[in-house]
Amino acid sequence: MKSRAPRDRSFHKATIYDVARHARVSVFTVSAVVNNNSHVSHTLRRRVENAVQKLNYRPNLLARGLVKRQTHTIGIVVRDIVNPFYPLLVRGIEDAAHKSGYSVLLCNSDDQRDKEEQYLELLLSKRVDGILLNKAPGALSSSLRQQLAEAKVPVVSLMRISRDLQGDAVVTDDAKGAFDAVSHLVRIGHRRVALVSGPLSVSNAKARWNGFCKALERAGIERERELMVEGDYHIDSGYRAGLSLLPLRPDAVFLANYLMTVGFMKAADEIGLRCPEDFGLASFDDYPWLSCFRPRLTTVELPKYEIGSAAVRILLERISGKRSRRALIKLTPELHVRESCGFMLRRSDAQDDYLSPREKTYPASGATAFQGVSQV
Amino acid sequence: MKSRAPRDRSFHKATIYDVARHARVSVFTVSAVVNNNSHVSHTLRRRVENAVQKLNYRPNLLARGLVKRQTHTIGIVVRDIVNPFYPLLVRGIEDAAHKSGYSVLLCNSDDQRDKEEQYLELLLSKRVDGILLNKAPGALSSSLRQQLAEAKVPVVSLMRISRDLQGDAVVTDDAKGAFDAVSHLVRIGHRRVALVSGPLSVSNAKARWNGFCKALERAGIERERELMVEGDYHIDSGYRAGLSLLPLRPDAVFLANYLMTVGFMKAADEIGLRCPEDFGLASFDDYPWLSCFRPRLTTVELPKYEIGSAAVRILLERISGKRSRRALIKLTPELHVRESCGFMLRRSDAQDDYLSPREKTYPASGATAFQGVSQV
DNA sequence: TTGTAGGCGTTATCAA
DNA sequence: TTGATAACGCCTACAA
Repeated sequence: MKSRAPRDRSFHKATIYDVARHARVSVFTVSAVVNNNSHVSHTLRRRVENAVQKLNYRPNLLARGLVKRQTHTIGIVVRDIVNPFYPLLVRGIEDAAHKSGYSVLLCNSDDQRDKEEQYLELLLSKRVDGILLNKAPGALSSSLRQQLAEAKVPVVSLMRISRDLQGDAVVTDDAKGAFDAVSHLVRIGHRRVALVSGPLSVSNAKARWNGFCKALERAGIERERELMVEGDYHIDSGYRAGLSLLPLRPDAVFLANYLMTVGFMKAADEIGLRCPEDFGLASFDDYPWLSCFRPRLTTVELPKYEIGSAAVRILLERISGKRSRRALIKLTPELHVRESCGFMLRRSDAQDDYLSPREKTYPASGATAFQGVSQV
Repeated sequence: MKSRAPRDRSFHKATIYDVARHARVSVFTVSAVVNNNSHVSHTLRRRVENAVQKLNYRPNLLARGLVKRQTHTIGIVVRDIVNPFYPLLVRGIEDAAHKSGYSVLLCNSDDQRDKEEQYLELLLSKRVDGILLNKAPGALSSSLRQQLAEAKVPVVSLMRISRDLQGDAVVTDDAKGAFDAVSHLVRIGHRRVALVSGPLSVSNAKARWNGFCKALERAGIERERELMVEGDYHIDSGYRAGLSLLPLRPDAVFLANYLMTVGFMKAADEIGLRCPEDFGLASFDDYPWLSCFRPRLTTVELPKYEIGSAAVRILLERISGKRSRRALIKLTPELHVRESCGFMLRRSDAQDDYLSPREKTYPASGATAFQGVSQV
């Protein structure tokens, strides 16, 4: 019998051997009790449970992961958690993951390919069971693609799709969102509508650009190329866009995300133009605080929480082998009309938020509230 | 020689044995090359490197963690990543951690003790090397305290301190922040100043409450108890506070965080009172978007990014054993005067943001920018 | 029902 | 400098 050296481990966390010895049973029995699989007689079970309690035993999940080849951990790579778009998305992920016994390793790629690859390799080394990826522009290195395939670590794309990542994806109908917003701008009388888009190398920026074009086309408005500028989703590019666009005095502007809107508003401030009196504005991404500061923004809201939870659902199906067909989930955005578009100027009897009464409820930011916020 | 069974693993990730066999060396040599510790002859090193490359070998960090007893992973428990206060803090953590080769496991406690304990036990089981904890109100169970101590997993408290957690902590000078803000309100002429505080069971809410009181006292203003209400840091409590406070027509109000301010503004809207014309307002927590929407908020900014990176610094010192003395870092907040306090009403020649010219720069949200944003 | 022993993929010790 | 082999803590055939 090659029994483990029972050396002094009074200063170490208890192991399954310690428990076994304490309960005068074998490690098998302890394992069976802890994992609740094999049948264990009542007496032994009690002995084990007592020992577990007394020794404060907690199984070492590293060791378990090593033998079971799964860690119950998923990796999530987003551009930057500080971008207000991501927190709710990440929360949707974490909630869904936690509910299924998974933990979340958070990585910020800053939209840089090398950082992204570095993180992906790290996640692979840490043997995560799956990855949620908000891909940076550019293709994944073939070596990495191969490693992902060999290791059989499923990847679900978030918000963005790219040709080199042919797996599952959860996206939003960005073309429709942009189309709705711009159509609304046109409907209430704006003709010369400007666009500040995201980087066109990113699929959703492209889609929003297309939605913009389609809305103008549908309205029979010829688009003016100098009113369309490509930003990069950051504050500063919105600011620069504002400085270059506003002197052209468009009737309205559509911005592809919130951060650029912040920059754009700053530029308007400096130039001395006011929204919605001097120009109408609609943008992507809604936030709880948008309806109580002026101008109240007309926005296209994406179901961020849902995106996260849907992605986890797909990922776990993939991990458990329950899914074989490719999943491509496209969630529907929702237009929230407020006053920045200029709507209120034309219909003074209109109610705030007439399209989205839900906005009025002001849920707290607790978990239960999210469900209300983000259900589509 | 009890050599490992060389069974078919063409569909598994390569192990150190595969590399060793491929390079015709022992596992020791491979390990030595990979970790770059022992001296390995040039030829063998080349052979190993080639094999590593060819097999796409990446060491299994689970196995390594098991034997080295450290995972290079830290856990971080915050109330809720969706609360806009946390993303920048978390980013500060992740950046600092990543720079030192650590990964971050993200947990949302929703400020609930049971959820918090559940996560802490999980983190312990996953054998994180340390924990950053934004403590929920209430004491830690003694069992958990004991486990943390036994496992020698250091914990650094974030933002909040509690009697039962006598370890390191990184906090902000909340009393001073509140004092400065309220003193400013008083200085520009407000006499009846209301307070919406956070939950007094939380140390920083208490500190802000005290700072408020001290400022009034210093100004020789008697405080009116009915103008002081205790909220819970969520939007809805700010909303309710607004509904009950505003009819009392205070000159100004000081709110202990941003979420409650959002709710408060909503209430003001509904009641039909305007800021700063009808009441002055100052609150905690500054955000990049606050200076381009009306009313522009006068805020007390906490160095969120710095809090995160400082906490990681302490934690890593603790992990590496370089620190023995208790660290209690208190970072200094900074008052950003804008127009919600009513300042501009009285000095029409005043410049926006005269106290914080840095605000004007609008950094992108990339990592480098943060450093600029958050340096104290 | 319970125990034994081998293996998961590393690192580390001790010889060679 | 290298190699063989014992931990690390757990799960799990296979035996009893």
